[in-house]
Amino acid sequence: MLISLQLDSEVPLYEQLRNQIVLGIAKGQLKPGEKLPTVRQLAEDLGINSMTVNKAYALLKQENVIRIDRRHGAKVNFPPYKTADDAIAVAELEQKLELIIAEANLEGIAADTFRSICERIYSNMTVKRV
Amino acid sequence: MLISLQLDSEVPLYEQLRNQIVLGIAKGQLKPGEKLPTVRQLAEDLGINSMTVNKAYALLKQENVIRIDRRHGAKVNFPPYKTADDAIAVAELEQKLELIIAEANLEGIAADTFRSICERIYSNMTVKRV
Amino acid sequence: MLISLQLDSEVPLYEQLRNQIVLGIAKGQLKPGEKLPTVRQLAEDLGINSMTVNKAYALLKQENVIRIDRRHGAKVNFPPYKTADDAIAVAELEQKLELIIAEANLEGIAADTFRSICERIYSNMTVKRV
Amino acid sequence: MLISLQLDSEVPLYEQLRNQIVLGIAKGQLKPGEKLPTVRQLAEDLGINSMTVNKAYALLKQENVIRIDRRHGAKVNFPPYKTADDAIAVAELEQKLELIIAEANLEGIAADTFRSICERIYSNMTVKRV
DNA sequence: GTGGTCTAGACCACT
DNA sequence: GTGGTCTAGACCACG
Repeated sequence: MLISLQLDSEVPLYEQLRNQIVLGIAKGQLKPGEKLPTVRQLAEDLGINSMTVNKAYALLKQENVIRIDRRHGAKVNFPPYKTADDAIAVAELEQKLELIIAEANLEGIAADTFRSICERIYSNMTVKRV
Repeated sequence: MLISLQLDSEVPLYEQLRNQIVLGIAKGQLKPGEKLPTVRQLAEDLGINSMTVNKAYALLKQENVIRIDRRHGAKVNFPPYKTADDAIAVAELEQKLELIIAEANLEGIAADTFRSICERIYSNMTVKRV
Repeated sequence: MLISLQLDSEVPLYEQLRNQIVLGIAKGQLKPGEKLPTVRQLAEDLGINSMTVNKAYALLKQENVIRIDRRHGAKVNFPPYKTADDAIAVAELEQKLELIIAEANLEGIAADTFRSICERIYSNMTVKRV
Repeated sequence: MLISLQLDSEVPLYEQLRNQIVLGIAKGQLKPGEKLPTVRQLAEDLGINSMTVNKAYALLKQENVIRIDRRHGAKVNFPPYKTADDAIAVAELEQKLELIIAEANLEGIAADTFRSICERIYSNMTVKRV
């Protein structure tokens, strides 16, 4: 799986890394149960500090996306990664979407364009929940 | 129009303010051509520093959402607020959506739930582009 | 409020710091709404690195014990600091207590001694829930 | 007696193992004088490194919970496993309890709930010291 | 060799 | 001046 970081982005490196791993899992490039690179290895590959990778892993662990086994390093957990409350997860999703749709709308992107983008994205996700 | 800020949020105040104004326009609570409060007034109403409001207005101006007339204060522009290139806008949208859909997917939110949330949001937007 | 860290303890510094703050709140030495020292200030006072204090604060923030306001630094939240599920909190408490009671038992500490210790501790807590 | 280890726990394996044995004794599943499995046997049963079991046994031996006889393997000692000083044991217990009670308190767990949990645990301990 | 912790010093965004 | 982020390099506990 390919990971590319933008060093000049406003998004912190550890968050970019977390996002790419989440995307990788959703797209099937990282399979549940699969072993992630070690902190040091990944840090070296990406040319960043190991504490930064550490922070990304700690975040993913807290989100229940990966588990850290003292013996074998980090492994991908099996979804779904339930949050405390489903209703809360949906509410947060709705809030994020509301802003994104508002922006898309004001930029002149048609609702149908938006819908087809969503469908295209869904068709690339391996963990489908119709 | 009601604006509420979360002082302990990770989202910067000026960005929260910008987001709420964008949402207000998309939902029709702020009409194109309408005058916005002065920087000083809004800062006082919200109990925040006027520099923060200034920063939000500057951001909105740069995004072509409002125009600032020295004599008449800030006014809402008429959408669509075209970005430099439509393709870029769509690509950015797609990237944001990809992450959000990946997260929703891994949290166990079904695609149909996602779609219905989108439709509900669209039905509350006044500037519709079917 | 007095904070003392043991540099040679097995408990990480950031966790010791977190524990002392939690204790301080429960004992009423830190009141809800009260402002905590800045990260740098506390780090200097304790003679430790500011990242360590940062980590303690981040942990407390995640546990909903404090909130971090970009303008005024960290403040103590109002208890109770609900966890996701009350039943889970009780189960975790029970597991911790089981081990402690087992150890006390095997060390020859009588149940009544244990009970009176508990009562003495409770009498020093300001946030009482009889 | 059943021993289950969490490989992804933050508690070291050897400490989990030690805790479970202590619990087993307090609950009467392991009787004083009873023979423990050999290091090698237990390691194989649990699927972990024998060094880990060794470390747990060494810890228990140091705590005077078990004795290790080269001919007969490890055996459970008869409680109480006196520490150097009773006052020290009580002081340590008090410190642990103080933090746990503070946390329970701030989580909104009532003192009576706490007390009844303690009583329930005590009723499951075979080595009672009223 | 693994992750976890800590340090000293730096830069940045926000207010 | 605040917290947040990142680096380079170090030590430790665990297995």
